[in-house]
Amino acid sequence: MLDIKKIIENKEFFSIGLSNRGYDVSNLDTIINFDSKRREYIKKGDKKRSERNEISKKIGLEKRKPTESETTYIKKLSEDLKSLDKNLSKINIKIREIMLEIPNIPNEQVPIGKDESSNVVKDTKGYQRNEEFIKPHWDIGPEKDILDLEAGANISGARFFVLKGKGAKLHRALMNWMMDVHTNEFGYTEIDPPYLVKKETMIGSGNLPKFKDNLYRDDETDLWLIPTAEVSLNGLHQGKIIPPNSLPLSYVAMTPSFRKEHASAGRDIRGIKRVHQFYKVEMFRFVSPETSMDYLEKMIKNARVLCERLELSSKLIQLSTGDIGFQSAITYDIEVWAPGSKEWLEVSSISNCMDFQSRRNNTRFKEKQASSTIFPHTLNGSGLALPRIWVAILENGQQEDGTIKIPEVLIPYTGFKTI
RNA sequence: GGAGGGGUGGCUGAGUGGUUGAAAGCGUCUGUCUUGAAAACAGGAGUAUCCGCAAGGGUACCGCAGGUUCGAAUCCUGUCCCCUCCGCCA
Repeated sequence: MLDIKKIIENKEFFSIGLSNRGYDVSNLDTIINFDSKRREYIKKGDKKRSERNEISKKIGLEKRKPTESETTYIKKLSEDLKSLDKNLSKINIKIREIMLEIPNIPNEQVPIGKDESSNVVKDTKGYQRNEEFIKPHWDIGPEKDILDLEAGANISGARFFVLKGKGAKLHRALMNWMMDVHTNEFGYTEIDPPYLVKKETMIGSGNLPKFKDNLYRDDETDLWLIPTAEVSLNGLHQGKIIPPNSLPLSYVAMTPSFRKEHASAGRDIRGIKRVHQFYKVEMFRFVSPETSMDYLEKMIKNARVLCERLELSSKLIQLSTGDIGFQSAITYDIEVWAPGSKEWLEVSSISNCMDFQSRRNNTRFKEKQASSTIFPHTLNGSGLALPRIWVAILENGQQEDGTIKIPEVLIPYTGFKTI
């Protein structure tokens, strides 16, 4: 959520930022209008309440019954207050509704553009294999009996899959290895959060109200399945004031992610590049505002190191204003080369959301005991996303003799060197 | 699922329908003392919002939402959450 006070102060700045994203800026005027009405209701209401309090207090102090004129006067005040309060809460709801649907302002470093065609490739690392004998994972997986697409469809339908034997173990080894690197080397605290969350938590992260079509939900309890651990981790300090000297808070979680993928119907239909349920290791940080850009760099590095150690070729891409996510102010993607599928696969997306999410879920911190509260900046990034990195290893590991080589770092975790 | 108990400030915990935004203790911050620290002593400190350049003032908040009343942390209703016991169960 944006800061409504700043919008009023400097509408121009917000108009530019939002239109760079392709957002309809006319809502800003509506907001400014509603806010002045809101203030008017508050002013009037507070005055009436103050009057009422004064009279009641006097009656109490003098230890007597109220006079008839006092009673009728206060009853009149209370009547007026009722309608004022009704108007106030109506306007508050309207303001909130609009505010919740306004995306974050892109950072000034973000290249301006309508869509992903304006994204900028920052660099490409590692050797990209392209030998003839390399097969796509949807062929080599079933051949080795480690991936069963039919069984997935049979159990749950399209975009579900089953890993078997060494395939399943490779998957588990990847998760464990990544979690160990994050916690032992990069200093993240491991979190195992709920996968089902309240509506408020989804609003806090920015997934609701706008993106409900992509989310699974249980009707009876109104609980929602997380599309990423970012949602749960962001909710960790919801409504709380983080005490002084606690930042930065660095968390890492490994959870399943559930996505309906309605918007990409028909895309990436082969193999397991885009599925309804997948595991992902997620990095998440709460940091003080002036440090957040430095932490963004750190998190990119963290994800990049994993790709390198997995012996994969990777590409760092800066997303343009037209392609960054709703809650993000600046985002970098990391893609790895999959020589069998013959494409780059997005395995990480790393964003600085600034104070957008902490405003939404009212997470604050204090610099010192006596100082005022501040909204921390939040950052999130995959480190890394699972079936895709599994795919990349499977496709990149293929050798001429038909075996698949496991990256050195994983061998202690898999217990085997080849598939 | 059944029975009972409870939600008060960072924590523990008082609270009679009327100067209670709320005792006390712990913790915390500032100062005095000390070479420094501890201890002791003195003092300060909730959150949000509105008006104001500021000083300052108003309003709201005792899980949440309503209601009764001139006046509600305190009474009533609903709701959520937590704890204990029983039942069921991975």
